[in-house]
Amino acid sequence: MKKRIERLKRKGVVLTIQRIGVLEILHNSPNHPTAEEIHKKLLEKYPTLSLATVYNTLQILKQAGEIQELNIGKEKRFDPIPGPHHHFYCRVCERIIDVEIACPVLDKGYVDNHKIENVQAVFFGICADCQKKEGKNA
Amino acid sequence: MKKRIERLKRKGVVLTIQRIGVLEILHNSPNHPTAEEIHKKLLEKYPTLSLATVYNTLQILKQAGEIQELNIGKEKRFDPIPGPHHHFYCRVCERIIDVEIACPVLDKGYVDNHKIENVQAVFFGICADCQKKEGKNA
DNA sequence: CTTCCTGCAAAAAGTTTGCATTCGT
DNA sequence: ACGAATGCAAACTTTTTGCAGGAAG
Repeated sequence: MKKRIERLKRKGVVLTIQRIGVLEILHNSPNHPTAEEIHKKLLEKYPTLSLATVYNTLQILKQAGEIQELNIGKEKRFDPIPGPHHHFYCRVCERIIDVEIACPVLDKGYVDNHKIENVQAVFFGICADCQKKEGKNA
Repeated sequence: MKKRIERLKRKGVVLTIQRIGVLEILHNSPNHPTAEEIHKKLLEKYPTLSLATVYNTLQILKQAGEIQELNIGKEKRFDPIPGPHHHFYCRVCERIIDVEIACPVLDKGYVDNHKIENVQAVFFGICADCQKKEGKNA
């Protein structure tokens, strides 16, 4: 978290209390929250913080390469890890889970002559937990 | 196309002229159109067709496993190929291009014990065409 | 006759924008 | 004091819903 703040300062990003709030929520979120979820959490601490500021901040953090945006489901979700990594979307519990997987394709830097800068794979299916539950019900 | 209609009938999906229209546009679209783009194209042929019907149809075709929904960019896009395959999003020309790539992970059927039913990888970067153009401008 | 689909319009959901006010430096 | 960020509200975009009329079996 300190490193993140350092990096942002070095990039000339003004770090207001609101922006640090957003960054902090994300930094401690394993669950890829939406803008509205972030806003709701922050309201507890900063009752006047507006949703527009959250959107604004998310865009700035994204442009600074500090976070990444996920297009899974209809709302945008945000991920504190900006580098290429992948997700599993469980159609039962609807959670979005990070998956640890190597992507050898990436190392090449190109697919079909298109230059790759990032990759997001989304796996759809049933997560380990939900499989267990289904097994019990059956 | 005939096979698609056969399959849908077998599944008990009622095939109205509107639904066949949507399916036909998708079937002949290499460019992953949005609901609105599909609607616009169909208006030429069926001037009274409503956007709501297009949305409705897309959902039905998706549920029937005949097409798939893509979450790239802010609008949903639709892909006539329902099975796992991947896309490249060019941040310059903003096209979405199919990529031919093997995904050996898929063959396992599981990641981190989560059961995989489908995968969509999105590669972000600069497509081959745009790289050439940039080279010329430089 | 009954069921389901369509089309229209309104509503909802998500995101962006404009502007006056306030904050940080 | 100055420029930049915030907060609020309105606007906008995308998608969903409700309902009256109509087509199909």
